[in-house]
Amino acid sequence: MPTSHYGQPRYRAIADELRKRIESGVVPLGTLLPAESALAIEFRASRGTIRQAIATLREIGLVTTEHGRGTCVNPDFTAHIPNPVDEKAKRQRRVAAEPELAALLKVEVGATLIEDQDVTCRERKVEAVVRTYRVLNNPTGYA
Amino acid sequence: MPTSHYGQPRYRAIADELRKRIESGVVPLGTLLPAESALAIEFRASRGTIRQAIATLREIGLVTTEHGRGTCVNPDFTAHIPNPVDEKAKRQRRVAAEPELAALLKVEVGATLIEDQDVTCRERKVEAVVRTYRVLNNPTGYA
DNA sequence: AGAAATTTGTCCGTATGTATC
DNA sequence: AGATACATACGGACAAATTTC
Repeated sequence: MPTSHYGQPRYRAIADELRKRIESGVVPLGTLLPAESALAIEFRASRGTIRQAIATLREIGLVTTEHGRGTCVNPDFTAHIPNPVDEKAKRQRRVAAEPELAALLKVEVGATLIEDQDVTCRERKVEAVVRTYRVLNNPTGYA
Repeated sequence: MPTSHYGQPRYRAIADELRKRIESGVVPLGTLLPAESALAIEFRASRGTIRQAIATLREIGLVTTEHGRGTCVNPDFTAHIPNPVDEKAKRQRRVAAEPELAALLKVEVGATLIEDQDVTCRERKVEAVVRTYRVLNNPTGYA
């Protein structure tokens, strides 16, 4: 039964409940959460929904998950600081074509180019910065 | 915002983007694509849409999907014949981190970064130049 | 050292309800 | 009205890492 989710989706309610248990000490720091399959039975939800709930806890750094082992309550849990760096990093600007870019894109040196900047993250850390240069004409590149 | 696909459906645009990444070598042959759920987050699309995009790539034999494992870029994919422009453009070099990159990657200004350059082509024309910056990491992984 | 059990990761197919073009 | 897309949810299966016996 996919239950109509009018107010709050189930995975969020489950995530809240798990967070409460951690913060209240029912599940001590540094210990493993019950297995996904066990939680699925307890909450009468599918494993996918449980995983979604746990994913939200992982995003705020409350737990860490290891393949084949389990989901561990982060012992370093003090205050989670969501990282706004992703949003800041994402931006678009116009730059003048330097010789190499100009040659590749077949425009004159100094022509206006669109530079899109994005970052790829891993484990909430910036892993790489990607800059894409296009001719001002067609942003999507789709003809 | 459930859609604003001008002209082309979302799943096709995503398929095009993935194909570009494969053809430009951002996703090497023989490696796994990010999980459907990861792509869903990156493209801000639902899993269903991602699956639809991947399905089109599978139809043209660009990738193969294995149940429980992932979607693999077909190593036998030979349709991609790099033209001379690609070869010239593709290169790697080391650059000094300018302030913005340094801040994002959390290194000191002037630190050595790896810059990979690639081009994406369409109809034998260079469409965009992509530059990826990574920290020069040591092989052992230890500090 | 090796087999079995446990657990997470991923994919498959399907379904419901809503919203937009 | 139909096509597209979104978010949510289910259940089942296989793959891979880890732990236990």
